[in-house]
Amino acid sequence: MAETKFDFIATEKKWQKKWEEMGLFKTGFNAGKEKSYILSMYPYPSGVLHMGHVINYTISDVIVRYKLLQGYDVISPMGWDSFGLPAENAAIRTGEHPHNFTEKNIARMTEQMNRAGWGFDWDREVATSHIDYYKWNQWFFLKFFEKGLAEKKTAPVNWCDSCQTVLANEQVKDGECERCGSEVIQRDMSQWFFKMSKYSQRLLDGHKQLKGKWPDSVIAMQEEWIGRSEGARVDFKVKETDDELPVFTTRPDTLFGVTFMSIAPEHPLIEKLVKGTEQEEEVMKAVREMRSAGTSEKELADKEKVGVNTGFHVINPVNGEDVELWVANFALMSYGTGAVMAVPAHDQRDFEFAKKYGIKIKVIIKPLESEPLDPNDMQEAYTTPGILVNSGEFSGRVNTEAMTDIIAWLSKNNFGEGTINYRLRDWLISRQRYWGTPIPVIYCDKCGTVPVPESDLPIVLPTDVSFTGDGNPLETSESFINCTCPKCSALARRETDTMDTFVDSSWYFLRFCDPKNTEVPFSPEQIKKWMTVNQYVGGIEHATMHLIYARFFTMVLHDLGLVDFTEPFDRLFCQGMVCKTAYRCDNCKWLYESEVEFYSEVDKSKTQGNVGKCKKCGRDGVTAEMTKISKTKLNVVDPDEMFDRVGTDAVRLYMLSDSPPDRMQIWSEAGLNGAWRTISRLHLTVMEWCDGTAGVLAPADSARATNLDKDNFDILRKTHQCIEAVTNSIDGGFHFNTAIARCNELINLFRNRMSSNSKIDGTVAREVLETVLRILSPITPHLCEEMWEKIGHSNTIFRSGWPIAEKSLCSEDSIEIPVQVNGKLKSKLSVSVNIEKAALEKAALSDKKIATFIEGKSIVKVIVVPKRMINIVIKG
RNA sequence: GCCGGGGUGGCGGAAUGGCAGACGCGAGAGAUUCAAAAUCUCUUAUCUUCACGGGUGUGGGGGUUCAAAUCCCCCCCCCGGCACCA
Repeated sequence: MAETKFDFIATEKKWQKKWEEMGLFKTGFNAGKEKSYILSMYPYPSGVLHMGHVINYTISDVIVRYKLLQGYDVISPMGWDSFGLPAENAAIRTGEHPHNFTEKNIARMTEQMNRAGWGFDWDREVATSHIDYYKWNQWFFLKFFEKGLAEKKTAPVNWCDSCQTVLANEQVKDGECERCGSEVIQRDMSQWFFKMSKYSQRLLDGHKQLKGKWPDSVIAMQEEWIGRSEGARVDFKVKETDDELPVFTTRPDTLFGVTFMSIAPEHPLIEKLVKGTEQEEEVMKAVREMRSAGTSEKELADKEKVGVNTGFHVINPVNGEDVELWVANFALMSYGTGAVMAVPAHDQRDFEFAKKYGIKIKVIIKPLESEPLDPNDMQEAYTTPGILVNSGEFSGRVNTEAMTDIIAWLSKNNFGEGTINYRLRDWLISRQRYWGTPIPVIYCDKCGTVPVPESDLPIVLPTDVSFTGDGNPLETSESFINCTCPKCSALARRETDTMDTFVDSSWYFLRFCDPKNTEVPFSPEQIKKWMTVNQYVGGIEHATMHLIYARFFTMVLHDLGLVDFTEPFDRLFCQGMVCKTAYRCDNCKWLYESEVEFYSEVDKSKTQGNVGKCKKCGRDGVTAEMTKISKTKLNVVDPDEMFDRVGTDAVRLYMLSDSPPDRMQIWSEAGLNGAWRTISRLHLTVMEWCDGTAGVLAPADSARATNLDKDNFDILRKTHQCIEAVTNSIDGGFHFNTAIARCNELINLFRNRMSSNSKIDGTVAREVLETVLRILSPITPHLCEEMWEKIGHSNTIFRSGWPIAEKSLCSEDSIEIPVQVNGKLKSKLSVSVNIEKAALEKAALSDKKIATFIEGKSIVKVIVVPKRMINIVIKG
């Protein structure tokens, strides 16, 4: 009697140990073959795996095993993004050193990851908080510094008061700290930057080679973030003082309609101009208000548009007109030149501002097919294309068409020139925190800012620090701060800022290629062997953070001659968020995690809308909603608990079987049971087959029998169609859901035939089962590996190769052809696949069912699409 | 507002010009069982019909085509991103 229950616990243990022993996931398992670098985004060692990790690493593990089966020499490394705030915050809370906290978490998560059976090459493990890793961050910093790509400058920066540190632009979301959600404020500080803005155009150009290989959304988000806009610089001058005041505009066609200019409240020219004038007090008062009113990004965006007239004028170079100079709170110092020319007739924001302050409106574009507009009658700005008027030599031309000529004319007359502006700013890498890479710089009274000589690296984090939660702990370490100047040997002071942890993650994939090198961050030979990353898998939340930084970093390393490519990640796949249905009472706002919690009278079939009564307030109106599974929402699913209950294979199968993995994943207990059923069924099928044929067929004798009957051919055909479909599903974008569906069909057909009276030939049965096990082994590896052994194999299934579909078996010999009358399905014909077109038409017309429809009608035409369908068009 | 992705049964989703609803979940009926769980079999878009059958149906409206979930035009809605960017 076959065992009926799949003992997943013992099986998982057994094979995880064997895989470890045979070095399945070490590079060189398929030594000498073409390499394939599969990378998942390494985690921050928070201490526990969450569902985001589970879906991420499940997808990459399936790809790793798929590539192993295909015979690639796979590199599948894993490591730890182990610097960062949570460890330091824990230190403040508990007094435990961040290093110990981090190492404990790494140990716990390593255990969980092994439990999940994910195939990583742990020989290549790195942790960014280890000295042998972060010393290379410092080394890179020095290289950047030498190249002029690292600089310290005073600038308004984003400050998170809760995290007590500055943040890069990319790390501010909706005016809030990306990490902790606190409000971010603007502050002027002297900070270290990497000059990423210099790479704006190259980052944009690089997208060309990523198109089709990265998700469209990520490329779109990066393009938006880099924010290229084409236009012109126009050189205005202050009439009264001759100070230069250039502006950037994307609408040089409207230059003749400029009636005022706005400059940012932070603009340095303001104070210089108004000093000593009678309006100084009034202007500066308004400016001070603008500067102080709301320093958070959020407030800035919602703010009402206000301004103050400086009393000065600028001269419009194109027509010599005097234009009022205003200070306006909507002008941004950080974009363009900090000054904006305003054309109220043709820009809605300028229009509103002009109306509010009674500034002149000058129309210079007239609608294509009507009379010129009267500024006094306008209710809104005219922004659609039209014909230029009052525009010097360009009058009479369509504004959009005159654009390039206007730009050429500007440069010819020295009024300005065509330019391109980018929104991307330099990357602020300073952090005022302890748990990160110390920036290798020394400040000397005599020599100024001095980089630490390469031979003095690494600058190691000191341990004589106290974590009080007040200020940067590094500042409390005398041994760290006090040093001597490398140039003049005088007493000097060490930089206490540490690096943004995104510096660490900008090159970890390179270190994985050569993780133990003590001489260089990585050797050119190892980089040549393993880079670039063939498939990167991770969350979309890094679209404008890690994925931009890593690209920028790689480009710089390329320019430094350290690598010979500019794009590190050839293909990128972003998995969807893991969500589940939660229930909220609309009356009392109580959130229930599952339907059983709130009321027995719940409509469980519903996943949207009103589902029942609230237990808390007793009223009707609990509605179902999709909620992202996350710590903050209090509805975490514990991976370990699931692995215990149904095994890792069932969890993997469930995660991949319903939705395509790039969409939102919906977590449900019921679905998990379905996956467990599928696993049991496959297990049972193999066990029953073994029982029925024990000792009859060894794998070696399994050459397919000849003279097979139709039933046997049917199932063979289905098997090879399944191979083809699954291969296409995986290669065509990781559509594991359809791949699994095809396997289910094959298993169901096989079970059906086994239990019916039709005899499956022994060699055919073996071929079917071996195929199913091999194509499912990337998805449910433990089960398939165990069953592979059960049917008589002594070598791992991952040595069996990816099955190749036999072309001759992929097509049917007889098929059903639908027959339509006037486009509606009326009948079906069962015919040979090679039937002649004429014969097919004849068969359709003589079909009994069809005859009843066409009798007495005239046939207009008959469309016959071979192997597809027939459509008979009739009239009357 | 702009950009990207979507809208198909009770639910997740198949089908990318050619049989809409594969596969799975849920639900219903039956078998097995002392009973339950598990398992197995059948049914399951909708309206109409005793039935055979017939009609309708892929967010809404229009169009192209012998044929549209799929292509084109207009509109609505949902998710994600960006947003005073000159």
